[in-house]
Amino acid sequence: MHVDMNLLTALDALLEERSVSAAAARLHLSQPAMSRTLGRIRDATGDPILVRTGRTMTLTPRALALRQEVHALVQRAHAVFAPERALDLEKLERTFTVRCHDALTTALGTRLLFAVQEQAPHVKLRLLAEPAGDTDELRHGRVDLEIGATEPALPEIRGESIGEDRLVVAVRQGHPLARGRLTARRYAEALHVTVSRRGRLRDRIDDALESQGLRRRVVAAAPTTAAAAHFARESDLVVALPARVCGPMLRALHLSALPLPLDVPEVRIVQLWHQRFESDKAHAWLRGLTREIVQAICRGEA
DNA sequence: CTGGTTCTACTACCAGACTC
DNA sequence: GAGTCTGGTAGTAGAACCAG
Repeated sequence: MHVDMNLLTALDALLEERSVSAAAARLHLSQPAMSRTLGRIRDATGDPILVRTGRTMTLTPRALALRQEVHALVQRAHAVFAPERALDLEKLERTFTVRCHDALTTALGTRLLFAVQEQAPHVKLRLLAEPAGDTDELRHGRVDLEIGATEPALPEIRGESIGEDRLVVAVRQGHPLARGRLTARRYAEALHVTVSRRGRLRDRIDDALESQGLRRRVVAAAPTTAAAAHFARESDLVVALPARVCGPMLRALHLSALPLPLDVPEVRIVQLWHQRFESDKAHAWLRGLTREIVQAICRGEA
């Protein structure tokens, strides 16, 4: 039996995109050409693979079962045709799009830029802010690396925990909370700002307070840690921020960092990338740099 | 509810490349 | 040169969305 490897590549794109049009765009084909290829895949497998459900397409059980295996086969085939070459950072010309939580952009941005410039002078970084809603930009290749607190949500997204940070209470200098021991009750009585790009007025601190029978008054949600920190500097508002990551910003704004009088788990810092970059040496080099820098920040070496 | 618009997939038909 | 395969354009159909 003749096996067309191009069908395997097309099947991989179709299974991942769950859309004939998107798979066509990925493989630089026209949509009808991909539709015909899907037809050939259907003939070859004897399964519809993608079935129409309204405006979108849904994978059949057979397609779901094949997904991982097909992807692994395509990756291995690409590895065969892409001969092993050493990564030459001196000559590497590439632009990486990195999406970061705003506090992380501030904390690691300068060190990352210097490290990249020193090791790979022709590499450029495009640093993006986190969007308000969930997007598939890693999947669609519009973002190469994402660093934040979000765990991978899709099977094709790889994730790596690169650090942990504890929350502290940021207040202006001379704030009443800074005098005497900060108890959970005194903390709860203050006026609070949360940091949420989605505008959430509630976070895990509220859960921790409620477990002690306490409630706090959140007056606003700030879109970024920088905005929240400015609110705290210019008022009696208090905001909980990751200590190490926000350390330089807190110092620059002359904010005091008080220990959070609650039992709240540390904030995990995670980097995410699409599995197609798994064996990309340049991407792995960038991941290594961000990992080193974030780990140094979390050890307090910043 | 209805008709127009938009999105998505499919089919028909044609052209170019390749094989025998 | 005929046959086959693949991909292109043009057009069609089904479903969802939206304004009135």
